[in-house]
Amino acid sequence: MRQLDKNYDPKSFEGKIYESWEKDDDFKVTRDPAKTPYCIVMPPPNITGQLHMGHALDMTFQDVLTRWRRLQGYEALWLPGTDHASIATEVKVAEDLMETEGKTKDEIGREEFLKRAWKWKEIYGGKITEQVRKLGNSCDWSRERFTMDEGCNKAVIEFFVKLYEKGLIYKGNRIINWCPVCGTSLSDIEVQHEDLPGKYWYFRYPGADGGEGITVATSRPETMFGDTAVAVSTGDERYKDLIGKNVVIPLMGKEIPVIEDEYPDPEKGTGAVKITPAHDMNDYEVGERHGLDMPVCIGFDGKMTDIAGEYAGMDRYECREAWVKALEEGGFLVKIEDVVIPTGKCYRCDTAIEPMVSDQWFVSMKPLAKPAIEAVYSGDLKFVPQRFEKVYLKWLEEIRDWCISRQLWWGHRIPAYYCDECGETIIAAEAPEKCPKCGTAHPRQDEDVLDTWFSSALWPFSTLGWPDDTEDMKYFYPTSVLVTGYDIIFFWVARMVFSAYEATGRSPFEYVFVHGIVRDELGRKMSKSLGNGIDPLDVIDAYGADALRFFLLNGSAAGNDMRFITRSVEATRNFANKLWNASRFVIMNLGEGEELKRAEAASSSAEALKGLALESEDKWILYTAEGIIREVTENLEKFEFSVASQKIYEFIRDEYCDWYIEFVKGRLYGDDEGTKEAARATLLKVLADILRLLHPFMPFITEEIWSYLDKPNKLIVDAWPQASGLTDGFAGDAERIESLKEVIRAVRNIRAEAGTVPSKKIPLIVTADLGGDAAAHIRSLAGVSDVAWLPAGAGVPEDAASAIVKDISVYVPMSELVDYEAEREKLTKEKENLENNISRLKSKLGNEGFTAKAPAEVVKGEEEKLAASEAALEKVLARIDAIEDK
RNA sequence: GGGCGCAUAGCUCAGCUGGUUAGAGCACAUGCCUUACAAGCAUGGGGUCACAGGUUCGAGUCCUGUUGUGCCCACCA
Repeated sequence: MRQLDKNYDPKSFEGKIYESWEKDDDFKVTRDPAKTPYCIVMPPPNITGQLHMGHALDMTFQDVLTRWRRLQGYEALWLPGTDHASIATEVKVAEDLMETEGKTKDEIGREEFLKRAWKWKEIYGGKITEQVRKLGNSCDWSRERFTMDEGCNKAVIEFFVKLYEKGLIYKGNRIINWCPVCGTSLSDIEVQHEDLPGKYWYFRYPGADGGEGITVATSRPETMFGDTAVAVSTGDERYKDLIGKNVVIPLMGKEIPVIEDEYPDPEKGTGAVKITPAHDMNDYEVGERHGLDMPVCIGFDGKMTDIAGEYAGMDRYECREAWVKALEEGGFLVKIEDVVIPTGKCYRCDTAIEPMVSDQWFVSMKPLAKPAIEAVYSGDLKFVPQRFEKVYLKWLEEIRDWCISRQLWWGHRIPAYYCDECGETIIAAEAPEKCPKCGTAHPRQDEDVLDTWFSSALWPFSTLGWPDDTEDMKYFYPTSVLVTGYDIIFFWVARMVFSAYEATGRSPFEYVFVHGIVRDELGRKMSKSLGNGIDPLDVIDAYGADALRFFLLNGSAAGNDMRFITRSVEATRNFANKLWNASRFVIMNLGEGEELKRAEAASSSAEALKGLALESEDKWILYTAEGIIREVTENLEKFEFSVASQKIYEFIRDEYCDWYIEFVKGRLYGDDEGTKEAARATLLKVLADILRLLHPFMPFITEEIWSYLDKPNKLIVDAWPQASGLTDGFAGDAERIESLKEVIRAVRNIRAEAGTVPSKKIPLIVTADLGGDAAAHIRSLAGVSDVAWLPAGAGVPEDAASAIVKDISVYVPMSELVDYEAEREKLTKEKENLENNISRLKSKLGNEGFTAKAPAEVVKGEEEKLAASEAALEKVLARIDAIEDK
């Protein structure tokens, strides 16, 4: 039989294993009608650059789910793809253009620029998918998609037209968020709020009639050129006389009215607010209500417009400085106050955004949001952890219309066409030959592209073929789970849901599993500017993909952030090494040819295994394994990845390696063929189940080890283990072995504390007969020469060190090693512990409330504990007496 | 201003619907190169589960409040 190499070297097989999966189409689905569909659509990584740790985390969850369901026999599709990431990519490509050719976008023009962008996509899109493979992700590459491929483009255009025809998309001259650096409009969520130190400047606007006028506070004096009113709270007594009259914008000389509105808060500032409808969200609304003009004083380039007079062309912030100075000199500045100003910043370039009135396309959100909200209440859409429902609902309930047009080139171009002749607007999937109204040829297409999230919103169904009624749609839609970080619930999850209801009439997925973000060792967000990002590929290079995956899965509770701790990855790598070596041991002992075949046959069915001469430890490990299988399955059903991986880890390391393998070594090296065969079959059976259980978490190492077991098929397409009824009736053996473990531990403890040299064999007395091979196990695993079973109550040797485990006493007679004083102290401590325990249990059991209300099994358990403790205490007291006599 | 987390061993974190004497990894101490593994083995020390109340037979787990800390949202005079 082929043997495992002595060293665990993930690099030597991870790549090879992945290739073999791909080559054999193991990730490919066929829509088998006999199977139950299971589908996850991968959140498409941006083609802007590299995969980061967040992707690794996100994808690992998805791969675990996919592999687990595949093993369970589902037709499990994980559909991969990439996102064109309109604004982000456009910025990157423009930067690249500047670096390599020293040219700007405008210099080469739209057509040429798009060529570069597509080239970029080819290069970086390919890189990303290579990285996705390195992580071991089992997605069906034959269905790989891109948000700007033909199918997605068709879906986007179709959806746009559909919404337009229903009156849910409209064009309007409204206030939007403008990024002067990116040169485009942004949706509300693309603006990041940040509290920055700022000032309130209080300026006096003199009355047009020469009166005192009114004092207003502003954090943005440069917008005064766009003022069209001063508003005061409705019914504000202080300004009663001014309402309806005009005041004058200082220095500028323009007269504007004082108006009443519900917007001003009389408590804030002076209670009077200057209104600049073109450059402030609130003021815009006030302006709408009062039919005010909306003069623009800051241009799209962030510079002052002509109405700023001598300041025209000046940068907005330079202008502020100069303007304040001028106003101060003119005697209009009343006071300055230091305050914290919440400021909107562009999520891409961090520039302070400018609210601007401009002509843009919008989606009417209220009607669309409704079914997406109801989906949560009806249970058609479930969040894990549930608390994220609230975040999602709140956002949708308070949603405002979505500005979807972007003044960019890279993206889906808006399917709106304008006839310059008659002014007609045509919305159509295909470019119209001529204007339907006046017949003018080739109406001009809108220059703008759509918000990148508009296409992302369609991803769960555009990738399955929508708007066509494809076989994939029928079979896989709606999808099973969406896995994503909490940071894009608004950007993406909510939009997918309302788009799906609109397009397909149902929720795009049943569950949303939400995870946190991966932070650096110090708990900081990984970011380019801090330079604290860790490349998953570097980690894979150093420790293997399996170690990285296991670390990511094991690290945190659902929805919480986690820290990337290199030492912990090292620990999971060590765990992989442990499994590798344990497997090496098993395979080494399975024998060749006939022997191996027998072991294989015996381990492959419950009946065959039962026919073997199973020892207690065999039954114990088989019994324990079944428990783990059940629990892990339940954990996965509840998306408890961390709990599941922890259980597998402990089972493999503690039970299988540290105990079971040690238990059977004697039998394997002995010459009793019957018991040897039972040990081999059990080793193999449990190892196979371990590999199956661990496979979704650590796909490479498990598949690699599996390949040494000479199984007919690959692990990836094998089966998830199930409780087979094999271990019915094994509970007694399992319990006996648990006691045996305790005894062995106790003896080791006594030896260690007494400082016995390991080579010295000592005799041992145990007050219970654990039966079977227990004595042999104790001898070999605890360095014991002879084991004597002593009935309870029999004479206790005086010169002995002792320990009590459960209701069993362990005595090690070792006169020359025992320190009586120390022994007495130990026993006294033990006595106190037991006494405390007993009184605690007694009062608990004496409490009628407890015995009456607690479940019977809990009460029974407590009673058993009390009995055991009392028996143990008796023994301790006897020992203390014996020592006192000394 | 509103909302949501987190606070458990020196460090990083688990702990599901309340039910033993609260766990893991790392770190620490002691002893071991025992023919699967020194990327290892054995044994051990270490926590009044932030604080204060409450519900309950029983609270790390549920409720209220307090403190500290982080995040999200918000129309930013």
